[in-house]
Amino acid sequence: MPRKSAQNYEVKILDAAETMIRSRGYNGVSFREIADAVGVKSSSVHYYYPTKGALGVAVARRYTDNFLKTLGNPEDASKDANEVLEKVRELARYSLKQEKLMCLCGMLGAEVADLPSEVADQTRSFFLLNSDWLVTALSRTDWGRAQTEKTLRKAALKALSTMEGALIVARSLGDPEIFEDIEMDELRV
Amino acid sequence: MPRKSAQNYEVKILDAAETMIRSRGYNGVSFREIADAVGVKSSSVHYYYPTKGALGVAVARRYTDNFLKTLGNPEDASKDANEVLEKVRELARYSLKQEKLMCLCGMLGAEVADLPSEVADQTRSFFLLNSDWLVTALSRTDWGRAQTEKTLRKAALKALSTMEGALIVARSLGDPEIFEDIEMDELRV
DNA sequence: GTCTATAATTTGATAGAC
DNA sequence: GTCTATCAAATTATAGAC
Repeated sequence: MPRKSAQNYEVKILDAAETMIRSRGYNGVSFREIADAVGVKSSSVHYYYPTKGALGVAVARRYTDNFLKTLGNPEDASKDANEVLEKVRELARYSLKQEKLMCLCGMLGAEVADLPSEVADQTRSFFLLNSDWLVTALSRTDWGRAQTEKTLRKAALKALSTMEGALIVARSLGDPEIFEDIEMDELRV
Repeated sequence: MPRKSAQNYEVKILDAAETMIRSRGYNGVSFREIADAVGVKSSSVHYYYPTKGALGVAVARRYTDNFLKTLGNPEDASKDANEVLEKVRELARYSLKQEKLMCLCGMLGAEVADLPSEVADQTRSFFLLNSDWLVTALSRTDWGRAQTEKTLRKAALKALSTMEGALIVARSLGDPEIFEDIEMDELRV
């Protein structure tokens, strides 16, 4: 049995690329380093993703899908509205403390002016879908029921902003516990 | 009179480097592109800043100094406390709408795990000094006078986080006006 | 599907002329 | 203080063997 024929490194490549982008940024990642991390040659990365842009889009799309899947249904009737909202904060906490990485789309969002347009589009989609999710979740709370759509949208955007910024500030200051100091009242209404 | 002798491009080099880092990130910037933007050769950039780390530190240090200088004295008795606090929001708004750039230290903060240690240290210093400034400014407000230092520090960190995140979210969504939707109640107490 | 080999370009950095 | 010239290494990407 040949050692490396008919393998499929696609998922491992996405895993390595995601981790590296979330640590170094899109411009800080190279095909060779991804390949080294997976244990293949860079040409194998190009086999699955012909260009860096194509790889970036695939990573961002999968990240967005997984993020929303982990959040679950914002209208989940079996759960308290605040319990649902807390999941956003839990995801950010996990990113910071367990993975010790940025949110992928927080990182890409900072670099957005320099990204291939297809990657920038997928980054935009992440924030659109997450603010939609938050608007729906917030509308279920006692507070949210009495608010206009516009007010809910503002609260959603603020919660997302604070979450992304909190990762940056806590990492910059070198102390993950700072995350706990940064309140997100928008997610407890 | 010789064309380019005895010139001093140091400030222009810092200007170009800052603009480019704020758009592309630290890893997305090269000595040659900075040199091209200034109209010199890359060896002239190395003359002032022998390594990329040295350049990064110089840019971050100047940015921090200018930022705090623009904010002014947080205890300025001639101004209302809320008027003073609003300056943080004004600086972020200017960055987003006029310069169309990230905050330098928001960008560096996202990449902090991959920066030369001296650049990471200066990024940390930016957030430390700014949270100190905010704690002092907040302590002058009617609300702040009644709070503990710990509570003021939390509010300061949240305001900084929301500011950095708002730049990312507004830029990712491609609409600077979104910044106005993101309330920063911490700066109006 | 993975490899070797290689192309064309870019990168951070240095030596030395002026 | 700025330049030309150059280096070794790294980058994205492609061609073609297996």
